[in-house]
Amino acid sequence: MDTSASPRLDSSLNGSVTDGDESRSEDSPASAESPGVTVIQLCDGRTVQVQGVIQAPQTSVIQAPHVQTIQIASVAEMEDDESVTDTQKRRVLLSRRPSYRKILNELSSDSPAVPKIDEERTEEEEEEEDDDDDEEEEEEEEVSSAASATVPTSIYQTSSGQYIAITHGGAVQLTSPGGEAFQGGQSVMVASSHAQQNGATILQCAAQAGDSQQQFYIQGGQVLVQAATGDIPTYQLRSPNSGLAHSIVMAASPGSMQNPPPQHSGDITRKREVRLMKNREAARECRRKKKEYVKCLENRVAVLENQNKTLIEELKALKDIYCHKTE
DNA sequence: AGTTCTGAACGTCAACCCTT
DNA sequence: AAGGGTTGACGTTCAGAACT
Repeated sequence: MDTSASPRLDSSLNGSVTDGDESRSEDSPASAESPGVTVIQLCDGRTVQVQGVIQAPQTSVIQAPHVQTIQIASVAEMEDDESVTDTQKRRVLLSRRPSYRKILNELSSDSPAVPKIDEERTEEEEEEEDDDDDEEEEEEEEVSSAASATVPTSIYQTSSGQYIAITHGGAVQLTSPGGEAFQGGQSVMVASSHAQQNGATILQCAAQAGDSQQQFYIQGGQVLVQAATGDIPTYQLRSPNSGLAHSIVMAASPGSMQNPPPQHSGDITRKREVRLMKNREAARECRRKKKEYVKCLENRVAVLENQNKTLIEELKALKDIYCHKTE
């Protein structure tokens, strides 16, 4: 549901902008005017041309890159063409659009108000740069920034509620929900205890004597935590400093997280597992970017609406002044 | 209290794009 | 051309709201 909203949103936004422009050129007196010139009808019936209250057309977030515009245009043309099949239409609709990162980065170069998405930015950093006037986000920010403000290292939480802190030095510390570290602060140096596998780190440790082992699969700055209890293991995937907000509890086959599958089951299975896991993370990241993109659009809409309102009032005031003078 | 609805988030697949 | 990244589509799950 959420995923299907975006293309429609983009299309409708683009469509509304385009349609608005077209309709204005059809039925408003400004149809013949040059860009940046507004025709105002005065109270005495005369019209004057005002050079640009709205000059220098701003690059709006709403304006998608031309690629998208072209796609929409072609869809509109195709809809007229009876010979075009639904499949083809769908094909065009589904054709690639620039990534959210690309769109936002392009926009950010045009408009400084639009935050740029960097590869390695944390959410907190992004939120800090977000519009200050966005009251809706304040609660979220409080949660996440509070977490990051007090925690200098990467914090992860296991399914059982334990916390794992990874210090800058690479030490891993297990902490019980109460806040005290296990056995007075159990630390495990990742460098000495892990086994490297395909660029990923497997960390095994037992919190207490007699406990079953827990595994922490560290890859790409993320940790997969396996709960040590129960027959069906659950995992939580955590991004550093993400706190609780982005926790994912999932059931997964132990084989995907633990030792690599036996040779006879082949690289295919392992490759598939890796691919699925990567894609899982990618999908998550993609949704995050998409949300950010939509939020950005909404902010932009709010700003532009405000701007529009102000300009209309300004125009009204000027009109009143002029009318009083001429009377 | 039980049922239904709804929205959010997820995992997976497939298609496309980009880099090497 | 191959491989990896990105993202739309689809189905699933879950929590909370609304309804009976």
